[in-house]
Amino acid sequence: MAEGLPIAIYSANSRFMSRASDTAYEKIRSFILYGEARPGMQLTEERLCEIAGVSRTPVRDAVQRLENEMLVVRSASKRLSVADWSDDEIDEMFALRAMLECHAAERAARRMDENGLDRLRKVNGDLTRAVQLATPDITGFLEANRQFHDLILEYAQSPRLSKLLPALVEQPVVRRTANQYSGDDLIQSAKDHDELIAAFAAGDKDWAGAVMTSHIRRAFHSFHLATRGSETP
Amino acid sequence: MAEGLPIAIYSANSRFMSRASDTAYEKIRSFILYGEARPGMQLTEERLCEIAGVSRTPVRDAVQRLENEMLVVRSASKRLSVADWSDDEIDEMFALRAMLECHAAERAARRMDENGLDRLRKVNGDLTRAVQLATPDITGFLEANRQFHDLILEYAQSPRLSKLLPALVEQPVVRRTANQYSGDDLIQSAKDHDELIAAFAAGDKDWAGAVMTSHIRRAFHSFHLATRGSETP
DNA sequence: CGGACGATAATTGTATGCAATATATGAAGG
DNA sequence: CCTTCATATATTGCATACAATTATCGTCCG
Repeated sequence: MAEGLPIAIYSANSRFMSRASDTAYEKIRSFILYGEARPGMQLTEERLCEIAGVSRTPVRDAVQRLENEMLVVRSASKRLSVADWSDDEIDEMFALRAMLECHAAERAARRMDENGLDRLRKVNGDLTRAVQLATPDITGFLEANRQFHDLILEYAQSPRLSKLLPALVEQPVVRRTANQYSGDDLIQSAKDHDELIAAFAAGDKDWAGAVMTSHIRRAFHSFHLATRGSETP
Repeated sequence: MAEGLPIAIYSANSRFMSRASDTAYEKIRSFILYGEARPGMQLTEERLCEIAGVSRTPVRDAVQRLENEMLVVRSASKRLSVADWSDDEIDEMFALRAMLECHAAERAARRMDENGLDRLRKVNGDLTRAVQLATPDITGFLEANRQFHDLILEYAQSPRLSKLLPALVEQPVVRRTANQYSGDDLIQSAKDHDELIAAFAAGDKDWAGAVMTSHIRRAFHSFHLATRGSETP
């Protein structure tokens, strides 16, 4: 049922997901993002229990988390359904994400150290190799990309940001964007990361913020072009 | 135990709070914000049950919500305690809030209508009357202020923002700031709101965003001055 | 034929008991 | 006196039964 795609998004709370509520969270999330769930589809707690293989208590726990990420929505009468994002809501996600990632990059620029730079370089090395293949390794790109942004969030040292940002980075959107990328687009991403590293090395927060903003907004326009053609946002 | 201070913050999810989990949320929240809770103090679910007067199930529900607002934190071993915000975290709250409220104002400016303007004018009329008294009515100011910002959030028409912003507007911080305001500061707030209304009426999103940003940042500096003296942030 | 009403079924909300896990206590050994 | 390990205690996690709420559907009446 649930595929083995990279599930975790920005955020260090992967843990060992031993807890039933954690497995419920992962399984339901996969069901929604990569499974047979469809936007607007109704979900009952009992059905989710079957999917997750646990009882209602951990399922309710997981659902509340998913509600916060707005992957599921609750009607006035407390019934659950799979979220159905409007174009405006997706645009809004990119806009908010651009603001917050810019802010994260600015903070990280002030707090970066040699060890952090080394780790960023190593991760972006992996990313660069993945995109320079004759047929780019999208999964490898996504994983390295996630690690890169996670690392920046780590150096931003802001618990608030670490809580807010992950909910704005929905992997399916990232994935659809990445699949639409041309080889050149992917290589440009790697170059953006190189420039970010340079900005961090220089301790220039405005530079870092600006690069990050354009990095996200380019992704936004790729997504826009791929999913909605050439209407101007 | 829990005082009768205004509890709800920006957000339309006040409902009728009939559910046990809702009353648990309110009671625990009041205990933390206005009660005898102290930063860092450990909280057990059982203790919270006594405070809320309900069983552990709704308490756990409420705790998860409070965890999202970062009013309570969970240790590595899953134990709960009252959050203890550092100066940096509070500064960060103001910074993020300024960005998001600016964004909300920009969106609202594009979507404002005559009815919304009327409602804003009415609420700011209440606010103005409250602050022009010989001894300003702080509670009245806070309530009208909350309504004013709620209304903007309503007109921003962004479910994401409506979910993210409330967690950044903790009433105790607002309250401490307001108590430090001089009469002139309070009147300046009312004037900011007037200017916001003018920007909305003109449909000028950049104007609205700029006024909102300076509005929040002024509050930030008042708070800073009141709580940490004159060190520059 | 359509709409209000009431009985029934489906769904979510709450309490509670037990299981799993983490912490505290204290005795034994170095 | 300090450390180590085993046992006891405290705390959280999970499953389940039952209560409360909401939707569904058929019936009656206009």
